[in-house]
Amino acid sequence: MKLDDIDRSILRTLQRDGRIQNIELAREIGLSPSPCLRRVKLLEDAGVIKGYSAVIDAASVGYGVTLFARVWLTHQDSTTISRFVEAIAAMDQVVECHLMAGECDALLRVVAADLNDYYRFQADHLSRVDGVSNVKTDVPMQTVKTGRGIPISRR
Amino acid sequence: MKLDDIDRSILRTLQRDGRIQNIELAREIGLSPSPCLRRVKLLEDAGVIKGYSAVIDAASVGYGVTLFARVWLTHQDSTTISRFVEAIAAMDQVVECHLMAGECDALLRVVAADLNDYYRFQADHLSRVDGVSNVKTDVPMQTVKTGRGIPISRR
DNA sequence: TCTGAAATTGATGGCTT
DNA sequence: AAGCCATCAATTTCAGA
Repeated sequence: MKLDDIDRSILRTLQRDGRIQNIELAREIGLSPSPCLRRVKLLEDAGVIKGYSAVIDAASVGYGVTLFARVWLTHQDSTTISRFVEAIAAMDQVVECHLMAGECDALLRVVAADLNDYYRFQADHLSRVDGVSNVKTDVPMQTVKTGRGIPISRR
Repeated sequence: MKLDDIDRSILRTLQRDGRIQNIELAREIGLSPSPCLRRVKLLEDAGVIKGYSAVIDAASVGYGVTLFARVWLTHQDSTTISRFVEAIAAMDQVVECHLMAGECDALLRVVAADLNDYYRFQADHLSRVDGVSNVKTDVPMQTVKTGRGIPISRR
């Protein structure tokens, strides 16, 4: 699907405020409500907008820390990897998992109540997964950019 | 703010579908629309719900790849760090930036049109930032968990 | 705090330009 | 492809339980 300036404008606004009312969205981008809504539906149907989500404060629901874990596997064959992926899928605390092409085999983003909670998770669960040979944890001290939202250029 | 089961239920649902109508949200969690809306407002006011966002398909807006860059700085003093942070803040392609406590000094998530686009970004912009001594890029081959959403236990 | 009704406001679709 | 307008549905407020 090819996007024009108005579409990009809609995307930028909806990324910033996913619950904006159509009537106000239309005002912001300078269109009347009907064509605005039509465009939004088209963007949804085309999969450009994949969904909407409330952004929840992790600390408020008991997750005080977010950590990154780099994982090395014993082997890189498909059996080892798919077993690992399956185990990771079942771990709620792992909110993100990328299989990597470089030095390490996987990069995880993990949420935990605190560092102790994380250490327990790593020692009792992550490190015991079949095929995991090594885990290195990177601890953020301060988050400068939050990662919600991608840049959508004006042109 | 302390959350009860209904609040958690609301959060879980709104995280999955941030644009769900209040009337349907109320049905799902087994409440009538008025108290449901009141709870949502309270959660918003308390900062438990930080906002709402449309989830946009990066590829559709021209970002084919997401990469992680680990950055080492020449020094860890506040001047070097704050200059680095300022430079990073101005780079739209950097969607996430954490200052780290361990081996490396910063972990970035960067979006780019393709690998060439990223290499240009790294060579022409990131590596030239004052205080940056070393950059190592980790390339995801496959993303197994997407990282939108945190677990909210039923209890 | 919830329920239920009433009033305001927005969403939605057909038709015209 | 956008604007206008009529209809329908949801949001929001406020009484009472």
